[in-house]
Amino acid sequence: MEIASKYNPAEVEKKWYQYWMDNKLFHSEPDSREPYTIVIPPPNVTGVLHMGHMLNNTIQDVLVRRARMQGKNACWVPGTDHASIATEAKVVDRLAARGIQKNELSREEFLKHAWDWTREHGGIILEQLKKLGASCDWDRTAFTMDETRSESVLKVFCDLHDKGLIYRGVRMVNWDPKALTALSDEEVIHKEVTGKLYYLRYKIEGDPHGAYAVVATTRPETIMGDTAMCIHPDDPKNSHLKGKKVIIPLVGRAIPVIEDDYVDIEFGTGCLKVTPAHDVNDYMLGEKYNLPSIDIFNQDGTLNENGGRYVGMDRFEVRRQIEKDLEEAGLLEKMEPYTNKVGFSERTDAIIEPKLSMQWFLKMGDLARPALEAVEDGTIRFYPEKYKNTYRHWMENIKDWCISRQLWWGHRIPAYFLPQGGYVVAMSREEAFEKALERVDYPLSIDDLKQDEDALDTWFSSWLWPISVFDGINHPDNKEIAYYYPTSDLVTAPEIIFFWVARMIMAGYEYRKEPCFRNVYFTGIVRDKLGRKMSKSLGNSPDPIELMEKYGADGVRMGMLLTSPAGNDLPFDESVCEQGRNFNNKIWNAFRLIKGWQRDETIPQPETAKIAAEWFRSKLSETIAELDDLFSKYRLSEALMLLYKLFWDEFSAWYLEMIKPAYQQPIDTETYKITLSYFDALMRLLHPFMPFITEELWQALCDRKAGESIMTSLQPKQTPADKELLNDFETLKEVVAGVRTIRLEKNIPNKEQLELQVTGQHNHQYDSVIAKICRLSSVISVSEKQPGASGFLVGTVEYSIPLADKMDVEAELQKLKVELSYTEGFLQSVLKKLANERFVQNAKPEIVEGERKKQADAESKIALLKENIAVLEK
RNA sequence: GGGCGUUUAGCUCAGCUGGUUCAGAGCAUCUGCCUUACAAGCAGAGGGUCGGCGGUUCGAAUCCGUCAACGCCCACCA
Repeated sequence: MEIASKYNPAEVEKKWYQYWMDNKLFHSEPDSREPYTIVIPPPNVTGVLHMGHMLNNTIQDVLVRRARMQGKNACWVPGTDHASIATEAKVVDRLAARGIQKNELSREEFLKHAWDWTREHGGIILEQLKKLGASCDWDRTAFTMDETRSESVLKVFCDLHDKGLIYRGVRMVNWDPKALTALSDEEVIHKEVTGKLYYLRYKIEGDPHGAYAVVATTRPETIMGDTAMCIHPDDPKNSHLKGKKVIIPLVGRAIPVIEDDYVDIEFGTGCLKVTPAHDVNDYMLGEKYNLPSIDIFNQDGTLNENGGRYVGMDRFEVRRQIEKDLEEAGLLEKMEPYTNKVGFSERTDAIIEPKLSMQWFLKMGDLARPALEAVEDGTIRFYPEKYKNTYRHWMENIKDWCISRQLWWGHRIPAYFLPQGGYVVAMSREEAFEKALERVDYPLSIDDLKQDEDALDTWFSSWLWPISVFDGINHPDNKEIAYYYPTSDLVTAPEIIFFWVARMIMAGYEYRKEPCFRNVYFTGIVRDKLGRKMSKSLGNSPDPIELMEKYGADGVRMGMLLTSPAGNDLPFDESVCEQGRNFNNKIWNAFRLIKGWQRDETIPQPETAKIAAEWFRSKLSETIAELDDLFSKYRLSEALMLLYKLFWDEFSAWYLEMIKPAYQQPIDTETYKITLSYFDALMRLLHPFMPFITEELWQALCDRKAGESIMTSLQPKQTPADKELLNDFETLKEVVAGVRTIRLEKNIPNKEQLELQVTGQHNHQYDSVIAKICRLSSVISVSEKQPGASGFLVGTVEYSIPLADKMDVEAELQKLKVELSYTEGFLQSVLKKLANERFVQNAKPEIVEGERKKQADAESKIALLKENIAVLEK
């Protein structure tokens, strides 16, 4: 049989993914098995696959495939998120490119465009996930805005409203002047910005000498909204201002001077301008002192009719202009460069404008309590655990959630306003009408109801995801939710711990009285070589599809996993994928070797092969135990490395070399069969990590039934390992390495057979193995090493190879002396420790015993070395 | 400004409750090999006073204190 010497993934991947789909191997239905459930963090419906998705979904697939191979009924539910702000922004941009403004369209027309866009781009990302090998149950694909999910959202809104947890109120919110919507605190990113600090002159009203107070501000354009000036009551340098009024520069309006200890005496001049409509702190002062609030901005950040001479101009343009105007009017004392934190919109990157507006809020206090407790007491576990701290901190200081967004793309708030004030909340207009009729005593028609124009925050649908994908909100007692919920593991990024993770936990307890998942695995952030976060705007992210074409999906999966322990950032470099690809090739070639052997039933199993087989059985078993342990701790990176070494070092470099028949010689059936079974086990162990190549080779290993797959085979179980045998082999490996080193040093070709002599305690049981690997004619015990023979020590046993024509007494002597001096030094340190009485008294007996053994070994080694040196020096 | 975390070989990271698996792994590097599965390979080698200082202890990468650098999260200082 001819097999190419290089593995070609492209064809293989396509073939098997189709096979898995055709045989419905990803599909899950409730049955009597133990369920294992993961819900995907739904990517934006119009998004494309990036490296973060690759990492995240690879991890999920590893967990799901492993669970499936442990006999669990594994179900990975895929889906997408409508991502209201991001998607609406894209639709607006696209319309703008066609010369259409959003405000020219009706809500219905706009939504039609949005759905068109969603249908066009939606699901691209899911198709890309298939290339990665994701074993999602595609029959269950959900969308946060499909019928079931939408109904769930509205139902929850109504329910929370009826419970009194949702309220409406005028609040200072984070206004995104580009997206024209309010944002939650979590959607605002604070960045340091270098700007100017302006010192403005506010003349004191009625002062005969034209005295003025100086106010330091970073936002001179907001002076039209000033309604007071504030000083600290105990500030001596400004006490003369108490009870006075000052005149806003350029505007000419007089405002009172108020006193509050909120003001920092040390900052600027100790005078603060108070603009309740445009600053969160000023808003609080305004509330406290009952100040008027003058809103000077339109929704898009231009100045409104209160903007005086700047009406219609953009806020930043005004800042530049007002600087000039102030200067001309002699009202600008000075300017200083100043760096402060400014809030930006996470989605549009526009500078946030604090703005007063009517919004919907959800009370969080009661919801947070059980959710905090669940993580604290370990009902829900975080990996890595450090995120517990972050979580706790947020939950203990939780604020009410602003859930309304001034967008059309999303779940429209099911609140209906009545013509004479008040509103009702209901699942539908009809239902709302019925409720309304009970409330009002005036004639009302259904068309009199005016539904709230706003949509809900995207996360208001995502937080229900683990429940809503099983329709557990609409039908809380259905079979699916009863079986699959609580889900098992969640794999997500730490950046959305508040947005999503915390809120899902809250929803889980509110609507199921149960945790929504048991374990949360936080992935790191994929960064580029320079440590920068990968992003589209920087253009530093490789295209995952291209990567997979280049290195194979298995190669890329492996590359990503190798360098990313849970919670650690992943500095991505293509070379890790290369390592993955190389490993695929290694596996491929091992298979090629095994399948290339001719079998001969007549030859008996050689002793060497028998020993090797027994050893590898133990090695495999030992590794499986370690693997289980690593998986239980979600240490996937280490788990993969463990298998990598098992396959490459133990199986390929040691086991196969031990059993390999001579060139063009057949192999005995016994060894062949056991080797196939090992290879089979290795494929199954590796399958969760590298699904494609393992399926390909597992299928090729022997005849498989139609529809059979490694996917649904079981993970190998551990059997008792022979510890002694494993230890003996570690010694054996050292002996082999010693011989190899001598060959290398002395430039002895591999073909030349050598004789290995042993002085001391050596177990001859495995000599055939050593002889085979090292090409030895024999291994014999001798009472004394031949003078000048090249030797090495393993423990206290001495091995040597007599080399008649290549003896180099000087070199050998040198080597022995170096070893002697090292060992003597070592002995000294041991003796020093043992001479310390406090050590002998205080240390644990086994430790002391260990030191004594060290001493004995070192002493006998020294004696041996000295003896050898003496012989050579004769 | 508050909180959390990190600092171990050139890179990425393991090192649990202090002591024989304590200085490790993979990659990279260097040397020698086109040996009949694999040069995307084989064999071997080098490389770190475990961020600095101080303390506890018979003994510290490991525990405590402190300083430094970096990172993340939270926060209304104009």
